[in-house]
Amino acid sequence: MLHVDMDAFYASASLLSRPELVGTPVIIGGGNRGVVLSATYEARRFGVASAMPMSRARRLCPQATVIAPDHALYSQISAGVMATFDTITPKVEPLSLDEAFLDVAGSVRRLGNPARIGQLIRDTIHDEQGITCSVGVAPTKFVAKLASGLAKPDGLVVVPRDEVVSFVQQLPVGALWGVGDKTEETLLRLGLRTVADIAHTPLDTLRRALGESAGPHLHDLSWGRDPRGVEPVRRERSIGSDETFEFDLDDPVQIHRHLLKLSDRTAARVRSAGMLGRTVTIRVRFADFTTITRSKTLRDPTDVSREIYETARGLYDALGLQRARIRLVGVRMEGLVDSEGAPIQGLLDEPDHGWREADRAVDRASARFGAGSVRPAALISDKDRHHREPGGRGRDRDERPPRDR
DNA sequence: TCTGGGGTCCTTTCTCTG
DNA sequence: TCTGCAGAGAAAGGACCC
Repeated sequence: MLHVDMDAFYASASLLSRPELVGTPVIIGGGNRGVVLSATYEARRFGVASAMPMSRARRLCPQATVIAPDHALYSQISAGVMATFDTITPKVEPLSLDEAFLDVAGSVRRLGNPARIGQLIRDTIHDEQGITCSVGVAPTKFVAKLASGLAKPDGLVVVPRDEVVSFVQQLPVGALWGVGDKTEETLLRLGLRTVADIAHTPLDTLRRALGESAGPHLHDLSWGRDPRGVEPVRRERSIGSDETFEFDLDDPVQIHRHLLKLSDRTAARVRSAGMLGRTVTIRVRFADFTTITRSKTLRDPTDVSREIYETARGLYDALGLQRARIRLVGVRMEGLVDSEGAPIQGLLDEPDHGWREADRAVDRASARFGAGSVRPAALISDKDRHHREPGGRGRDRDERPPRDR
């Protein structure tokens, strides 16, 4: 089993067009309220880490160059990397744009042992994409992932089968895949600091502390047991979109407009995936960062923007918020099924069919003229109208921070 | 220090049904 | 008609990952 992980992927990719910045601290991120997406190793030396608030990263490393992310570029490079993986083995499980598991058992006769294959992948990606990656080679997924982390940056680490247990058990509990801050805290409270400590803790104790699923799972991992194989085809289970506002909002009219935009975006993605969703979930994050979700399961699955928006708006209105300050809203579709063969039925009094046709027309226009070329009228700002109506007056309320009002 | 956006999976609680 | 129970599914929240 191989785990391949690009080194500081977004940063390395962005530097391909800015070679003069190679070897200097660079942070990928942006926005007033954003976090660090990636940083070069030169920036990491100052303590900058991904998921860190940008404000803190700037303070830690004021000399760093900050570059806004270019997701189209990352997708393009990722596609090239995945194409390289496909030449090695058909058993590839992408985890994200920049990492994947590869089951190379069937490629050994053709290409050599797994370590050789790992090196071949590293060389190919470097030659073809101009970026470096690290590879972990091990008998199981989770150990391969740990090994690639250890190999970083630009390296390769092999953990042979007979060294798996000693390799895993020397690690701190936080190194285990699935142990985040909360679980680590729980484990430390039990006096468990290393993976060896977990291995020698009774299963029942772990079950009580971590639950029926996580307890036995971590116990298995602590002995290097991980039966999960590479799953080349993984269907999406949900599709959605969130948005953090530049300023907290408290005006229901503005919130509705954002819900409309997010419903539209989500519905378009559900349609382009060839799916229908049955459960609409909204997420609302307040100024103090507390977050709630509300969901509603529809009678029949749908991909109709209008239906998703009306459900999302109904869920939001039912909260009965009186001008609470809101930081983020999100819309997500769950219970996804293939649109092919799924029952699409509407009641006679529901002009569902018309909305579905309208969505299809919008999809066609977007494919031809670009995403966002056709939008609901409520989402066209006065600024846009200026382009078509010279002399038009007014200013879009959305463009102003609330304190200006 | 002040926390994105895309997800998955798990647990708990509630409601409905038989 | 009421009560208890079990199971299924929905809803909500939380932890985690990149």
